[in-house]
This record gives sequence, structure tokens and C-alpha cells, in this order.
Amino acid sequence: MESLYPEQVRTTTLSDVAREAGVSLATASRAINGSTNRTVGPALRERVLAAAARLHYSPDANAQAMARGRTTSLGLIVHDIADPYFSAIAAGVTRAAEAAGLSVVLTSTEHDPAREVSFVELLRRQRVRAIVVTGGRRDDPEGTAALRAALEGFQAAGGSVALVSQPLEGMSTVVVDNREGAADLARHLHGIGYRRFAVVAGPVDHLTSRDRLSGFREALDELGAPLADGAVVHSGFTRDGGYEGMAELLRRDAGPEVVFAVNDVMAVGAMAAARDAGVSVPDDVAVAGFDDISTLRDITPALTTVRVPLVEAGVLATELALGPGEPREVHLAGEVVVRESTPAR
Amino acid sequence: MESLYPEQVRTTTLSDVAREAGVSLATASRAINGSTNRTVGPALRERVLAAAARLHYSPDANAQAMARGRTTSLGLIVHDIADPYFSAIAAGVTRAAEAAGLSVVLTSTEHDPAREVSFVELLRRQRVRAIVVTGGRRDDPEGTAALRAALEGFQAAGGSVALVSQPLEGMSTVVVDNREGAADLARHLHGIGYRRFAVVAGPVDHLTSRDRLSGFREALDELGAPLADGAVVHSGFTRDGGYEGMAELLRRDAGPEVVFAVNDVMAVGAMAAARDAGVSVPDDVAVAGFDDISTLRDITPALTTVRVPLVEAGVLATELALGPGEPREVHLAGEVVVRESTPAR
DNA sequence: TTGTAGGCGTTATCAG
DNA sequence: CTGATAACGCCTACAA
Repeated sequence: MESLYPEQVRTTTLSDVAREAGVSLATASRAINGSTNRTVGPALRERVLAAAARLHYSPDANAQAMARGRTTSLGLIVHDIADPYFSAIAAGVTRAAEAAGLSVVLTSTEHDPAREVSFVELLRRQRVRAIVVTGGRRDDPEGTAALRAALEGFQAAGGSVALVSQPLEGMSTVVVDNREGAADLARHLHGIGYRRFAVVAGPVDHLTSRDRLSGFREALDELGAPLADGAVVHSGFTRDGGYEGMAELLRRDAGPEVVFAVNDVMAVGAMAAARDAGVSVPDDVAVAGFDDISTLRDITPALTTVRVPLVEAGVLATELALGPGEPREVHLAGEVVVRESTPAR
Repeated sequence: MESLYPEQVRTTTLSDVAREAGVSLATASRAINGSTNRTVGPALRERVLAAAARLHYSPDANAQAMARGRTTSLGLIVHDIADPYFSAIAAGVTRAAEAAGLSVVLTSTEHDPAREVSFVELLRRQRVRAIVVTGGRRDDPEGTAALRAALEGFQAAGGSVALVSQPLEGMSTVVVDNREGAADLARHLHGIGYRRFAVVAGPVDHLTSRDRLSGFREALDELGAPLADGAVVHSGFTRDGGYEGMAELLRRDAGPEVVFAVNDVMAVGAMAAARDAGVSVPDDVAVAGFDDISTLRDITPALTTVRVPLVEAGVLATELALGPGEPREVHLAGEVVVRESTPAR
């Protein structure tokens, strides 16, 4: 037999509470959320609260948002929430948003840049107060222009925006010092004796990958130990990309002493490729990454990397978005963390 | 000088569009979203759409929700979005929610069970269509009762609920077969020659940990290789818990051949503790985990574990919550994945 | 301190 | 097919 429950569930409203308490709608409203004005007499307040409890009243946030003219939520756009890089940032965003009394609407592009634009529009319809956009972009003028247009539309409608990673002019951004971090890493590796370097990079048009690569390369140039031809291989910005990149590198007869994978997840893939090829890390080849993903801190050999305070980046971006004033750009320096995957040579 | 921008940003409304197009509000509404009734004449429809585009109109989802009587969002409660276990589930939830046309509101308890209750209330105020609650609970009758009450209140108000992990009577749940998975693992390990077992478990009142432990223990009992006294140590359900648990185990003179850490993150911590103590894995002691966290698949030695399809669990939970009919319980079997951390003995 | 009434942006019912 | 108009649930001047 089919369920005969009425689909229509009448939620109790503030009017119900007011009637139950024998007061006006306005009084009920004021008693329950303490309006900006004066208080409600203690006696009535009690009556109202009691009535609300009795009726299991739950204020309708949507109605409140309409009446007040502003919602209580914030949008977050990531590429893949299952990626530890993004989930760390998300942790920071949820924390900061909650501190500001906002709830966060999570959207995940699944690596399709075009979806960023539609998510911005979705979040704008939702009338979120702010949008935090995370993740590196490609060097794609059209795509970037579309995203910027969507974001500007959102701002024009009164919303605020903050980005993590790649800046977009006129919008607050938490910028990770990718070039400088990679350069520091290069200097450190050179300092402990490495001379023949190679890089497993992401796609050529991936801005974050590009910054890390060029910072690394320029530092090596200055040190007089430039990257050899064929010492850079481009691949996916993922674990599998790292794996394939390293495999390719090992196939070439370059024989680098140390490989810099432009992020930790790729570095882990690279190490797996070395292992599968019978090449020992760090005895035969040293490996370094970038990000210092906490979930990966216990891999062996422990990975030398550049620490990026991702949770903090999420917090900062949220605060930037919510804060007053002109768009700001906050820089987050990376810190080289030396571990066993790159022993002194 | 202070910014002199007017704080009040007037968003263009549907009335504006109607006026601009020279039609009634009703017609504009129908043209823009195709109401349940009949269509709008092609000519007018064009005019309206053009006007909307010209005015950069963005429908207000909140107002729509009010008018339609239902929102377009779904709530997700996790303990810690930075934990790969939860982020994998979250990936499944976002995917399924999007497929259903819903956006997800993410809340993170930061491991405080009491906050689950307040998040349920928050999400209820938001009038989300469904709530997905993930994560193991403690054996805490009062806390569980409070959560159940909040959830029932939400259901009574017309919302639907699905849980991942520990079931709650009367609510749809995606149950992971923890006992059976752990038992399978025990049998496998026994089958390849292990006899002296130990377990690094979570807190004694942690239900998931408890299930995994007892499944493991009972299988060993049946096999005639019961866990020795002192072969079980309780610790935190985290990486550090795993580390401390293993350290404690190594301090005891038991000398287990293989240690089962009740989740992968703990197993990684356990392996780190062994390493720090100069104990080799798997030569001196083998280690196995549970969950098969994908980010951890490349650690060395590769971890033997019980695979739980977490992304799928998220998808399933969302579908269960959104699906019609009575509450259901879906079981997800774990699959033992044998890797190098537990070589045949 | 408390109540009245108008409005927030849409949808939906009911006539033309 | 199109247009008034009443909800939806709540907040907030404005009055009393």
C-alpha cells in the first residue's frame, strides 16, 4: 500500500507563535531575535519563547534573508574537494565563515574551468554575501575574461570576492609566492650539493605550475646550474601526471640528480614511478615537492617540499572577502622544509 | 579618504525586467523560467529574455524558494573536511547533489559532537531539502538522543535525512560493513601465516572503531589465534592516535607480528612510529589499515587495507536522502586489498 | 513597550 | 496567451 502521508507539511510560522503567545507578529519577531531597537517586556518575551518552544518553531532563514535584504551565506568554489590541497583550504574557509556567522555553499568544478563561471552565477542567484574562488587557472584569456566578467557582475550586484592563488586585478587575492618558494627550494638544493636538476611540471598553460617552474629555473640560472634541455617534462597537475612525468624523465637518458615535482601530489606520483622503475629515492634520484600537504607528511622517504599554509590561506581569503575596504592582495610566503627525500650530496 | 560608495546596491528585479520589456510581472516570470502551465508567446518571450540580459537580471533564489515553498539546497555535516575520509564522501555528495539540481551547504563540526545538533538546526532554518550526516558517532546515549531528536524535528518539518556510517533507526543509512571487512582482513592475514596480532584502535566508545575491532577479534577467535592480553591499545582515531598507539604497543614486550590500525590515517601514523623506533615495516612488524584512502595509496610500503568506496557512499547517501519511500539501509561491503605492508609469512 | 501595515522578489491562482 | 493580485514568512519604520 502506498504511503498516504500528506506531502504538504505545514511548518509552523512566526504568526503561529504570535497567536499561541497572544501577542502581535512584531512582538514575536522582536522577542525571538532581539531586533535592533528596544527590548520586549520580560513577561511577553517569556511567553513568546515558551510558545516557540512548544510549537517547535524554526525561523525561516530564507524569509529572514528576504526581509533583511541579505543572506547569511558564502560561496566556495574549488576544483576538487577530494584533493587535499582544496580540502585544506576549505577547512580554513568553513572555519572563518562560521566565525563570521555565515554558512558555506560548496561547489566543485571537477576541473572544468567553464563551470567556475556557472557556479559564480549560481552563487549570485543564491545571493551569497561573498565568493571565495580557489585554485590555479590556465593561461586562457577567454576563460579568464569570462570568469572575471561573472565575478564583476557579482560585485556589481553587491557581493564581494576573494581569490586564492592566482590574482585577478581589482579583486582581493591571497597570493602564494610560488616563484620565490621554488627559487628558495632551488637554492637550498644547490647549496647541499645538487647540480643536475629536472622538473616534472604541470600543463604548460597552468599558471601555478608555470610560476613554480620559472622561479626554480631562474634561481638555477643565477646559480650557474641551469636546467638542461629535456630536463623539464610537462604533464597533468595530478598524482598520475607526476607518475607519468617521472616515468618519461627516467626514459630519457638525462639522469638528473634531483627532480622537482611542482606539487606534493605529483611528487608522490613521481616517487611511485621511480619505485616502479627500480630507481631508488633518494639514493638514485632525489625528489622534492611543493605545498606540504599534511596527509602526505608520513610518506617515505619524507618529502622535501615548500610549505604553504593552506588552511590559513582559506581563513585569510574569507576574511579578505568579508572585510571592508578596497581589494587587497595578501602574500603568503612558502617555507622550504627539508626532509629525507633530498639528502645532502 | 573613506570610500564613499553607497552601501545600498539595488539589484534588478523581475519587475524591472517586466517593465523594460513592457509586459506584466507574471509574463516575465513565465518567460524566464517556463512555469508549470502554458508557454509564453515567442515574441514576448524574446522581448523578456532580451530585457533580462540587458539588465543583467539574476533571479533571486531566496525569493523563488519562498514563493515555491521549497529551497534548492542540501546540507552536509562532516567532522573535518580536511580529513581525506570526509573529503572523499563530500566529493560524492556534491556530485550527486548537483545531479539533482541542489547546492550543498557544508558544515564541519571540528570533531565536536554537540555541534552536529546545532548544525542540524541551522540547516533546518535554512530549509534545506535534505541533510546528509557523515562520520562515526560515540557510544553516547545522550548525545545520540539529542542528534536523533534534532533530526526527527527536521523530518517532521518535511526534510529528509541520510546517514553515512552508523545507522540511526528510522533513518536511511549507508552502512559500511566494518565488522565483516575487519573479519575478512583477519582471515586473510591468518591465511598468509600471521599468528600474533595486535590492534591500534580508536577511543573505546567510538562505534566504528569498536565494530572494526570486534570483527577482527571475533574472526581471530574463530581461527584459534585470539588477541593476547595487552594486544589492543586504544587511542585517538587520528594520525597522531595511530602514532601513539603503535609507540605504546612497541613499548610493551608483546612483539606482535602484525598490527591492524582501524583506519588508514592511523595506520600511517603507526608506520611512522615504527620507523621512529627503528622498527622496520614490514620486516619487523606488518601493518594493515582500513578505508583505502586514495591519497595514501603511494606510501611505502604500500598499505594493506580494506577498501571502502567512500565517494560512492556519498553519492548513495545523497540519493537515499532524496529518494522517495521509506527509510532504507544500504550496505557497502569492504574489500580486502593486499599490498606490501603485510607480506606472506 | 507593543501593535499596524507595508514591503522584500517570486510564484501561482484566477480571470480576461 | 496574458494580466491582476494574493500569498510565501519575516522585518521594520511608523504609530499608538
